[in-house]
Amino acid sequence: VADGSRPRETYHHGQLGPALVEAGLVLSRTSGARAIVLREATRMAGVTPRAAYRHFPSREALVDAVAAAALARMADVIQRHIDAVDPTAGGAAGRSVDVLRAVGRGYLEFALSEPGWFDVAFFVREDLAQATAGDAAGAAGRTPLQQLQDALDAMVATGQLAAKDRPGADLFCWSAVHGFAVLATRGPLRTLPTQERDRVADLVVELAVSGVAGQSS
Amino acid sequence: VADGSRPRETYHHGQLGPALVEAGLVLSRTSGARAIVLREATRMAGVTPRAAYRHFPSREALVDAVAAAALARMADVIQRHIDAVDPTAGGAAGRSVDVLRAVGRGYLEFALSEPGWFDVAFFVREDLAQATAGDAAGAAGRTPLQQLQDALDAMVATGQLAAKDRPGADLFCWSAVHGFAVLATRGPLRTLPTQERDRVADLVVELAVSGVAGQSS
DNA sequence: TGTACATCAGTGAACGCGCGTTCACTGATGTAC
DNA sequence: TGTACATCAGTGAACGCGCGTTCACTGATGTAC
Repeated sequence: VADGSRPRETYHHGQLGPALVEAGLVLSRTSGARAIVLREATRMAGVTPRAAYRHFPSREALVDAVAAAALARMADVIQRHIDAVDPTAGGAAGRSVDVLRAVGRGYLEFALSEPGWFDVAFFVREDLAQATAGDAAGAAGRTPLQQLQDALDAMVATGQLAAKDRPGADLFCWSAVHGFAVLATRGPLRTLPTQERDRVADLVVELAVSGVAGQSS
Repeated sequence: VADGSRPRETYHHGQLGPALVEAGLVLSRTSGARAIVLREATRMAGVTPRAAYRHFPSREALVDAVAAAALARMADVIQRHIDAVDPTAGGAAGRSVDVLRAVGRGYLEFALSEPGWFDVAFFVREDLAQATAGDAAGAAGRTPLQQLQDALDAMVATGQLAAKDRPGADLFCWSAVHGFAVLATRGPLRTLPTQERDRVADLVVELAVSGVAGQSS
């Protein structure tokens, strides 16, 4: 634990808020949001339970902050996939579809490799606002939902998606990858062998893309 | 409560197992699996907490039984949609696609109208086996997953789906509707106005169908 | 038909659990003069 | 440069909560003879 288990030298911690969020990430990594227990987080930060209330009004507020941090990490994974799209292959049109695929694959890679964080990320007491809130954005300044929307907008720009089909396309793509992620991480598909699971994950992305841009690609 | 809150006349309850499952359904209806508390279920059945252990080895086992019951109800809702497919419209081919659509719509109608039961139904400690287990089947003897698979098999039979595309098609369709259901019932889409939510639900089914049978329909 | 007895389905009291949260407080920090 | 004092960030002990589960038990049931 970074600044955690050893006793502090100073009475004041200095960065307790962020330290608690960090502890929340550690706690939730293996078993999700329910594993975030306030007392344990303060223990990891080397501080009394009561001290947490100086920074968060309640446990729920802490969980929300951890959720935002998890979303930001997810955004970074997705961005890595976007950046890896071959800029020389195909025309701009083909590339815009590749980017959509990259978003889907990044989403699933994150969810399947970090199921605990995926769980917190969407263990949410708020609404769509949170999915586009600043503190849920990755290093590139975009949240996962925004990355998806950017990709679809680009497809409209390159003619890969009719403008009239744009509304709702984001929610459809999101539903497809999110559904598989949930079924495969805590649902009945949890026991699929990894290899088959990853194969199906790719297929889900493929079919979602073809549902949205079926005619043209 | 059916045979619940008033005191029993007999020392033996007679049907305590089923009564506890019934109580579990009542408890989970509004807030899902977490609302199933063993002590409360026994209270509703007019019985000591300890009595539950005569019928279930643990709370988890009770929750599993409630999950199966919820899945069975879902299957019945889906079946209603299947049975409502116009048998005179289009050929057998078109009808097989209509049935797939009906399965998707039934799935979402259940999830959106009974979010609590939808939550229990997939709050599962077991794997795919449970999704095809007998006690999770509706009156017609099929579980939701089996209804979906039946629909896709029929599409192969009528040539609406190439046999080579059949593997994984079930998991894709499932992912799409399940994802939307999760996002809209406990996720960030929870606050969508009902009317818009239902519109998007239809769109999700539509695009999922066209992802799977894109070229032909 | 009546009785003995194994079996089944409940009782009732208790336990430990560890949590989130509240109380009145004290030690450290930094700014005004 | 030194001191007073408001403010900030922690302490430490305690509370209530209601749960799932265990204990040794007793009342009801049904079958064998």
